[in-house]
Amino acid sequence: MDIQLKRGLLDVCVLAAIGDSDAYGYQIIKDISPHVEITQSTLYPILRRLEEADCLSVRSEEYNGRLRKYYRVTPAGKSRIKEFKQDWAEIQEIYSFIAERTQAT
Amino acid sequence: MDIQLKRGLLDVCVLAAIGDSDAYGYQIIKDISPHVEITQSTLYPILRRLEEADCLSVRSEEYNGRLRKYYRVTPAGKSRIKEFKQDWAEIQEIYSFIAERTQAT
DNA sequence: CATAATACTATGCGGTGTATAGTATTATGC
DNA sequence: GCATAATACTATACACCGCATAGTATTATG
Repeated sequence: MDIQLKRGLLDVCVLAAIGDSDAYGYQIIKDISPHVEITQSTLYPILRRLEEADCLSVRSEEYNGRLRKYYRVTPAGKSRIKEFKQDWAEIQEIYSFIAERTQAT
Repeated sequence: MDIQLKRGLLDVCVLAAIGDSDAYGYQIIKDISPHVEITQSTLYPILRRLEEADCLSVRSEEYNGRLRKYYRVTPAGKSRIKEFKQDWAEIQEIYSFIAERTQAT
């Protein structure tokens, strides 16, 4: 699939995947993977970006000697999702524009 | 609107806007603008990219002393549109994933 | 006669997906 | 018992693309 199409979707995907739970990176990858292709090198930067934007709050905890970072969606994160849904209406219109003009194709 | 969401859509928008006609840059901007925000600094690089990818064929012609480049969608361009439509089905699924997990939001 | 519209070109920035590589622990299979 | 896989993170570096900015040059308009 064209990479560019996924841009802007992934951030919200991660927020949606975390939902109301307390999730950590590796778990999120496993959760999302069946639905959307995502690797560590994609996810971890996203998590850091979302944290910097205050869309996620983070709590570090040790689990079996390994450090785990648990993420939780903040109110700002929920607003982000809401905005995304509004944007999506516009995206749909753009798609309609394309679909209408390429019926024969 | 989030810029990232538009990525990957614009290329196909341009192909769709040209359709079966013989269009030039400035005209395309005027055609698309009511539906999708697009400026010269966005469109012209897109046209060059699509040309390099053989999705567009180009013919230069003088019009009132000004040089005009007329673009036409090639078979490869039409394939590109077809692929996009297939990709869109996947994108819709990703959106569903998000929508389902954020009903309360 | 100035301003707007037309129609291109070129440069550079910033955001982001991802490849690659590194570190370190625990669980599993032969 | 030891290699391999799974777990769980970090850091660096590249390529793509939307867009801002700026420049050039002609034609149409008030």
